Amino acid sequence: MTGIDPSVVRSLPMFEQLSDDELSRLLASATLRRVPVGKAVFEQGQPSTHFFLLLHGRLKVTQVTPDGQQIIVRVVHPGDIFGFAKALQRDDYPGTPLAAAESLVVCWPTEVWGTLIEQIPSLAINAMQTIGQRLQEAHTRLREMATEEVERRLAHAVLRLIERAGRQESTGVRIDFPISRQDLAEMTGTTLHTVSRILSAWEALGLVTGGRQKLLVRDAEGLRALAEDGT
Amino acid sequence: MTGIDPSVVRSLPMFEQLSDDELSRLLASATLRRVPVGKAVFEQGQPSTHFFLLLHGRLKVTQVTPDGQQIIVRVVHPGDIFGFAKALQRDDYPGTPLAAAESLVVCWPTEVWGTLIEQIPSLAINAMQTIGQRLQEAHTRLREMATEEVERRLAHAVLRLIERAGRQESTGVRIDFPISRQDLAEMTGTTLHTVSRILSAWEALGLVTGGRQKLLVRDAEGLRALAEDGT
DNA sequence: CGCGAGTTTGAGGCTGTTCAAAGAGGGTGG
DNA sequence: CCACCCTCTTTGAACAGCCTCAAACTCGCG
Repeated sequence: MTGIDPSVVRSLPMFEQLSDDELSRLLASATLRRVPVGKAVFEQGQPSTHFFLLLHGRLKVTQVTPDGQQIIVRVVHPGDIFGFAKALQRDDYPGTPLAAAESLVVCWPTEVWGTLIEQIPSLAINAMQTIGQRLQEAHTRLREMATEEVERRLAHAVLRLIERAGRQESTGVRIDFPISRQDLAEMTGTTLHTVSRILSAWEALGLVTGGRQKLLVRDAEGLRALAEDGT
Repeated sequence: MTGIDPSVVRSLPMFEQLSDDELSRLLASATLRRVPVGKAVFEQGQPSTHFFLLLHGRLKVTQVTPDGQQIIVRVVHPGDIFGFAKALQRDDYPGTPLAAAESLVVCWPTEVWGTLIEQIPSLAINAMQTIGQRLQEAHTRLREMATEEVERRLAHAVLRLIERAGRQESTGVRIDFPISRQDLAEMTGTTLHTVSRILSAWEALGLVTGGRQKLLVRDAEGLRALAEDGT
């Protein structure tokens, strides 16, 4: 036993169809790890020795270019698996997952991946669907980057965030982890200056309320209209 | 029998490890289809009834935005499988694969996907690796779109093309299928005008030789230098 | 309370788009 | 076989969105 609560893992969509037996087999080879804010679960370029499941918290996956520029490739939400580079025939991790909030991850050695998907075929199918969705999201973002201007891209990014990380509040939907203007810029391929200007404009329109590493969406419908037709 | 030559399929990396028995089972449910230049194998939004393997030719996978803008999400090369949306829990195709050159595709009904990967586990692993590579390429392009200017993005796109579709000629490497300035623009998120200007500049530098739907890379190293450090 | 990280806002300049028009290649039909 | 036409390509000029540079401001933590 590793101190991981099976019922917590079971409650995740990815694992809900597993039997008690399968689940305990899965957790037998797992370890638990706490990741403080600002720390990385692993570093881009390191050999891919483990794959992971995010139980709690939030991770920003960054990629750094040879010349030092950084972008956020995606955000890992609780319940997501990540870092299974080895399953994708890579020997090193393609990005760095940084904890945006205090996080809790389950770790498996990559060696068990093969035996796991053999023993638990539904897991393989789930994993494939997960990558498929990720690929589609990547294509969607590519299309946005190619055809939309910054304001609409930012609107789409914020809408995606409240979909996966939104917490209802009295005055709107809050993004439930610390996120800076710089982060939003790295998600949309622009600068923090432009993000700041656009958010200021949105605030004047009553669409959002800003704050230091905070964002509250007051009018999701208004934002969606802006994202869709550019109104 | 469907008239598909097993040895042709066997020669593809994706299927090379299959036994004769597995291969004939695979081809039993398949049909062959010829796709003329300019025609689509299927249309974006259609129900995903089949998945495919490109035997010969070249496909440009396009996505159209609600407001009519178009981008090229990726290029399908011979040996690639495509259109397996159903395996990724989608009921419709996310894009439209257009034949850039006369093409030949193998078609399977989506129903056989499940039984196939059960019977031939290596196929499931291959498929997963394939999607994984595609995801990485998408992330790479996202990073380029976010951080690089048009000229470097175009250089990267051309280098990727000669990697998968390059044919050695006496004076350089030719891109082995008809590709227009418009196509290159839709791959790099710019306009055909800008692509034309950049190619003209490259031609003046002796890096490439252009032509109507033609491109010959005379100095791949020079292009790579330009793509890497922007020299 | 002071410091540092994050944010806001302005001004100017550059890259790339938009609009416009002319030129060239290649296929087709007479 | 040639002329025509359609599509693709080239090039120019003006404009615009966004970035860069710069500086001030503010929130929150130690």
